[in-house]
Amino acid sequence: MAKLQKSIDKRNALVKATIELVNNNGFHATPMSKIAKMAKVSPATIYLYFENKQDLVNQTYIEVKAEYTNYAFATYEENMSVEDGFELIWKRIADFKLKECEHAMFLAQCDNTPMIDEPSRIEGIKHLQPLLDLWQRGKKEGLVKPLSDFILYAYAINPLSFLMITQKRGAFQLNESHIEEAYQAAWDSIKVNK
Amino acid sequence: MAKLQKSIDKRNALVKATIELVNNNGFHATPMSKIAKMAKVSPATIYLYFENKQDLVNQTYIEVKAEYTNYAFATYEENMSVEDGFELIWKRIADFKLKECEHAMFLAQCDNTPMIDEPSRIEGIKHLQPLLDLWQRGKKEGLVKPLSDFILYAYAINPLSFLMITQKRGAFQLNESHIEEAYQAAWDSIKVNK
DNA sequence: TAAGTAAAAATGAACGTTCATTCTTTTTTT
DNA sequence: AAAAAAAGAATGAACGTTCATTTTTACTTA
Repeated sequence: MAKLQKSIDKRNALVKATIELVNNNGFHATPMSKIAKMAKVSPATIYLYFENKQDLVNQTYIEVKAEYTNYAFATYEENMSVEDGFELIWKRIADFKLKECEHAMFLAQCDNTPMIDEPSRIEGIKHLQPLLDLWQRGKKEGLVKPLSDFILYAYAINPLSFLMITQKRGAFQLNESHIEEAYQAAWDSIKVNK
Repeated sequence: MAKLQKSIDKRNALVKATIELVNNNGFHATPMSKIAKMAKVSPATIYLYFENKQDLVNQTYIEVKAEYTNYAFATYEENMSVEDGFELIWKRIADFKLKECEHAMFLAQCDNTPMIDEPSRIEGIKHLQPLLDLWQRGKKEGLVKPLSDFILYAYAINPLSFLMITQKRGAFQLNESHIEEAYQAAWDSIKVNK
């Protein structure tokens, strides 16, 4: 009861500030004092919502990861064909990475550093199951190469992270036709060549 | 003259310690004191070889990146066919990422965080030209899809980083046949479908 | 070759700062 | 008016960096 009374707005502001500061400065240059300042809150207040800095980052990671996978699978239904299902999920993921770029960047940074502790990382992986099931079905139907999920993920999904980061750094501008090209490359890499 | 007298061994030990500690603990949890201890050197000695912590990380990044690209292109020759050239370079890169896993992990972490400053990052990109030239040739010959280098890189090369990181985390074990499968996926994603 | 010496390299301890976290007090809510 | 939430100031630890000193190296001279 006590916890529910606490303003959810403050918690959200803290999570938001964490994402923004870690994205721009890195975890190593994101002190609690700056997070507090950006969230317009006293440093002490952070500790009413989070155990410590690690907990703040872990919870932020898990929340953003859940938001990501929810978005990815929101319109997917299991009775779709493998090809339609894959295209739908892939494009939802692309959409998320472009529209919620800040959140996707934060995930990329977490996934490539020891910034997140192992339990939180494992928690974050759980939600990908619908995609793995889809691939399983695709393998059975002879449409998807019989590869391990890791390799399928590496070629079908992960390249989007690279493109997003590259775009964020200003190296080039992703547009609609790039997305279509990338989707074709993704599908070509995992589909069975007839 | 003065600088050349300084023991190159100590510098190397510092670079090595930086890679190892940043890999295992992240930049944020790698104090100069630990780097010094691991390199069996006084903290003060670091400042004889490097301006400050940022400079140490920047120089380490540039060195490892150069080592990586040197390895990738060591046996490549420009008169090779596009297909042979690509397979050769790709497999050299895969080789490096598996054999020099620590170094490759360090690069991945640098490339996905604001840990490295922008000039050093730009310096690190320079050496990839032979691969871009090969793709250019492949496009002219109608063998490689007419995509931007960023997209080609995202699908042909970058997935190896994901596989390497996943393997390092112990999620699965990469073997020879995985490498062959991954190579096929890479080529399938960028080659023109006849 | 051996002794002497000046410069360079290396060191451990110390400095000032910044950090995550806690303490005490004030403000807000019920 | 009691309890919960929030605040600012305070705290001790840890950090990057520098300082004062010692050790090692390279070179000169006998």
